[in-house]
Amino acid sequence: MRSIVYSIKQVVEMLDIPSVTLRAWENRYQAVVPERTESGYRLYNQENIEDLRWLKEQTDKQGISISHAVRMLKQHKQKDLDERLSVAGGDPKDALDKMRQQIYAALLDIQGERADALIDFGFSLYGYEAMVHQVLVPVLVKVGDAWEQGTATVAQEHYMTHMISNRLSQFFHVFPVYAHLHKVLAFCPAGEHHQVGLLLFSLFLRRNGVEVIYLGANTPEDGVMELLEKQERIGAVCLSVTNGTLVPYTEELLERLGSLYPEMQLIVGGRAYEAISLQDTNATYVMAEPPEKWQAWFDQEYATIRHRA
Amino acid sequence: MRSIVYSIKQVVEMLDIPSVTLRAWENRYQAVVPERTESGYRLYNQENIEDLRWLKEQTDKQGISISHAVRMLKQHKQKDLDERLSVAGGDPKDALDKMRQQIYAALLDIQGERADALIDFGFSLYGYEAMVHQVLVPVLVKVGDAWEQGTATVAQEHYMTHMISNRLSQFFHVFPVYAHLHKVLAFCPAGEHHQVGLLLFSLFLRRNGVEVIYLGANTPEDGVMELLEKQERIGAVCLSVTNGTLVPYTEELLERLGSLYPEMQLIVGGRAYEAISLQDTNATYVMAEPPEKWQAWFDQEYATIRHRA
DNA sequence: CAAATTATTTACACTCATTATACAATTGCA
DNA sequence: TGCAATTGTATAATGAGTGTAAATAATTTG
Repeated sequence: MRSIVYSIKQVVEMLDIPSVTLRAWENRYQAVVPERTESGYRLYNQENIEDLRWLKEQTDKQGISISHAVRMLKQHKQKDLDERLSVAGGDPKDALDKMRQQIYAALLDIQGERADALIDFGFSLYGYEAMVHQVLVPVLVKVGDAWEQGTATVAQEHYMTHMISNRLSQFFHVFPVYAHLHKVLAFCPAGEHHQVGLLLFSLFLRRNGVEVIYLGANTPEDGVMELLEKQERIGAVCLSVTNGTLVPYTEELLERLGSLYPEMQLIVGGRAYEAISLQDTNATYVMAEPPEKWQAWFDQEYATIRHRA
Repeated sequence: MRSIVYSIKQVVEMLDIPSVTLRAWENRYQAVVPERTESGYRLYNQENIEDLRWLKEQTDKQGISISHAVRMLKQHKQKDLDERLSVAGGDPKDALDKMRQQIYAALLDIQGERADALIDFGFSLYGYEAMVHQVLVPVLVKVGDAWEQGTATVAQEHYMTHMISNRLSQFFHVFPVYAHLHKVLAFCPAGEHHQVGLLLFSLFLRRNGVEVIYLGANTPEDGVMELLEKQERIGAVCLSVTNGTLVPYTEELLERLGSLYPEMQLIVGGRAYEAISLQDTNATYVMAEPPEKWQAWFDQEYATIRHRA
């Protein structure tokens, strides 16, 4: 690869553009951003020259304004895509890490457009599994941590959580349902408004072919009961609780459910159940971290349930 | 991939239509509505050019008046949609009505698979506008009504609301953002957990090219304030309140916002504000039914806001 | 070291685009 | 015909885009 570089004076002579103008174009529009020497002198490479020549052509002969010419140039070169593609180069591990960081940074900065573009790009590049489990979920966890540690404001947490869970829940309806599996009823009990954990676990089940009836946050008990009576083939109820004070009520609820439907799997999770083991609850499975263990549970405990008559 | 865009000067030269006329056509008939740069300069894309060329052809050579030509153009474009509609056979009105009923029935019956399939099918057949405004939103309204009247259980309401608002929020990131418009901050105040109205209005704004920072339900005040300080170019705050007891607090919040940011548009909506008129609130716009009126408000009150220094 | 080159910052005309309003000329229609 | 709506254009005020210049400081070169 050729690496001839030119000083600004050489460029001025080659292209007949005053140095003042070159600098103005760079500062104002990032039209052409040359490398610099250690002391800050500009070093234009061949590509820079070509770009500048093209820009001059547009402005001089076509009468196009410089700002517009730069817009066209950038579009033409698909600069944006190139930047994002550079994420893909190198080690895939680094790439995913970089993607995590960039998405997190974009969200922290409330740059929805950019975050969406990054996520779209990530899906096209890495597919569902890698993107969800190695990028979006970690970002979501990081958001929660940042909030707890005060690194992010409440509004930032809300925004980031919404953006990501929105993207995640898109996948709810794209996976096939395996009809031989029992359905799962997922909800947070009345008073509980935090549904991220529930969403993640529901998505995990959905990915495994389970039809999930997702009721979301703050669902009163009577509604659930009616639904269980009407619907057949519900094999599990999945609850997520963050608010610790709701645990006693949740346990009562679990007990009622267990006595009404003895064959039903009762799954609990969420912050409030993080430190609670199976012995201390009426549930039949506690979905704690890490999500990798979920698969083992699913394969052994859920996928094997046969139909009831 | 984005298409090439042209400045107004280029369009003038290409089509030989004075810029003054181009602007008049846009203002008077919305003949061709180009995107804008961040500073509000018009950016015409290829489709805009084609439309303008066609309009000029009609007016110059065919002697047709511009208003009539625009009507024809819009009719012409509508025809594409109609053709897609008629693919389904029969009267499109009946078809949409049938789709509403089927989707509602599927949701009421907790048949997520079927509802999703119907919705997918509907989008592919009728496109975004028809599907959202004539099917999903009406279904959502019907769900709310059914819940109030006791025709649906709480669980059914939760489920249906979740399914539909999930599908709706997918569109959040597919529409282009017009950078010259101010952003909108959308949230429900602390204590308010019902965000359907907020979602619909946010989606409406998003559809009109506004970047919406969506914080969702139950957002505490301090987070919002921090965000407003940090973010620039937020032109409006949008609040939705269902719980009537929160109105006094909301009004206080609005007053604080109004005194801190006198230029900010303050939009309120939701059940709690249904019967409240502009005189009785500190807000600058009440987003009440019907959504058709939103467009008039937007065109007059929001799309025309200029930049602050 | 002195001269030449380059960099940053600030400023200033000058052009161009924006909105809003106004105003004839034309058109449509009762 | 007469009158109001339509329509292309003109103008004014404001702000953004753009080339260039000056002041000042740092670096390179002979």
